[in-house]
Amino acid sequence: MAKTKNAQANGGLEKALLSASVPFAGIEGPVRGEILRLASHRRLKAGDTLFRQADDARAFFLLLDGFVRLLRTTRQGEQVVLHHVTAGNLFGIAKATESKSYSVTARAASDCLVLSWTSDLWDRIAELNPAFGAAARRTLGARMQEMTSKVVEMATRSVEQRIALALLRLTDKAGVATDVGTEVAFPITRQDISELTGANTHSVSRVMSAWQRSGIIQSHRRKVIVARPDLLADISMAA
Amino acid sequence: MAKTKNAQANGGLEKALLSASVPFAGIEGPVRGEILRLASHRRLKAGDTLFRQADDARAFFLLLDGFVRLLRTTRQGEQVVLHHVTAGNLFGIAKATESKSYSVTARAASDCLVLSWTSDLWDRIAELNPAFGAAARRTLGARMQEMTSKVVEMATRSVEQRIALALLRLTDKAGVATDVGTEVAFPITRQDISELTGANTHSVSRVMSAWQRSGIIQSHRRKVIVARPDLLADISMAA
DNA sequence: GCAAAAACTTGATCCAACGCAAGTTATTGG
DNA sequence: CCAATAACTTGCGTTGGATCAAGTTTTTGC
Repeated sequence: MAKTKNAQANGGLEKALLSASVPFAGIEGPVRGEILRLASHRRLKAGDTLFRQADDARAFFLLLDGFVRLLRTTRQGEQVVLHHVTAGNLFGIAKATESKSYSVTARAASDCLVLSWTSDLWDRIAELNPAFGAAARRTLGARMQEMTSKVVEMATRSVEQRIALALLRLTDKAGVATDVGTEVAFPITRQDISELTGANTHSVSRVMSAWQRSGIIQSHRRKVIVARPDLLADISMAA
Repeated sequence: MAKTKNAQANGGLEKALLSASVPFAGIEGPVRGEILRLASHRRLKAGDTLFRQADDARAFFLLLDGFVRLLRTTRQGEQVVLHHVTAGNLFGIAKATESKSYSVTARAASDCLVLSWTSDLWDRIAELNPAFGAAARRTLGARMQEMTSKVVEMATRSVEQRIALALLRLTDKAGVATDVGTEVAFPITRQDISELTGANTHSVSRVMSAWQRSGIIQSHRRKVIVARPDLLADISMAA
């Protein structure tokens, strides 16, 4: 990895962000220093791929800033977006399931800053920071929960309802308040939403155009603001 | 739980089955005795519900014999079947994700024999048997893997393809060889397959009738035998 | 600064899958 | 043993969403 550098060399930013993240919240100064010393850090440009499904899991990651998309590509070349990782969360934690390879592809949805540790350091980090193991398990549980909900949605809800649910999830996890509503904090296209919901891009466009007209959302190229989450919730729940 | 009994009191059967299960394979005699002593066992009739989604996770389970279905029910009363647990596997392991409640409902798909331990014994069991923690993590990983695949399938495959994939998965995990092919080892209805694939029962019936006619499967009431898994694989993969 | 590409829209057409209707066959229970 | 119920089938009309087609608008790169 030519682009990675030792994390501590970079000084304060990583240290501050590390302390703010869930898996390493409230740990002592010297231990924090040691954990940072063992880490590498890396900046990603939007669109960069960090690892691919079936790749050997040589490292695990903590997202310090930005958004990372977890996805799978089918043999036919279709992409399905499974999850968006937000700052402060672990990802690429194959080790937590005794797995030797990644099960998904990780791609930056925006410019990102990530910390990583080689997989052989897993036990060492868990030892240095007792909260780490629990954080990894919680991450896994939350992801499991989201996948399960998605299966249920895909089995029981219409395309319009799935798009509503996807937008609510996006603004909930990665929302920025604006004066007209909550905006998704990273660039997102109709194509992205189609890969997130299993609908085709044309259907997504049609549904969102209608919502634009009725004032539920305000959307421009690569940008979505949800003005009326209450109405989206109504749509997503309708019998 | 009036129906539960101390496991050891029941003698040899549980002991033998415990040793044969992945999470407790190859553990020493006295330790095995202690683990059994801490367990309760219970027999379930097909259709019995063991726990429900959102229930307080008071225990975790090891399936010794039979098949357990993990499912979710929507507010509208639709059921979605998420997973089938086979003998020798752990389930209801909310503890493994630091969760205090079950995320799914567990219902016996056939008559079952289960062992259970109260949640507070989690750490004790892990201590008695070092392989237990790893087995729990592997179970979680496998389930994650299955949920992820399901999301991808639902997003990209037709109803016919999803039914083919479901039957392949069923015979793969719970298949019994017969002279005409591999039979699903527990009773399964069109309704069940519809809840497993997100298709409606009529569509499932139509697709399976066609396969019956072309000799791919042999199906009678509550019973499915896959005669030509190769053809089902072809169907599931087609562009 | 202009061409090419990417993002998005909107209309028209088509079909896979759903929902309805009306059956048959097998199982269960009083 | 017979009624009630559960499981399954099949035809037919309808429709949600995909596909096809043809655009406009915005961004990117030489």
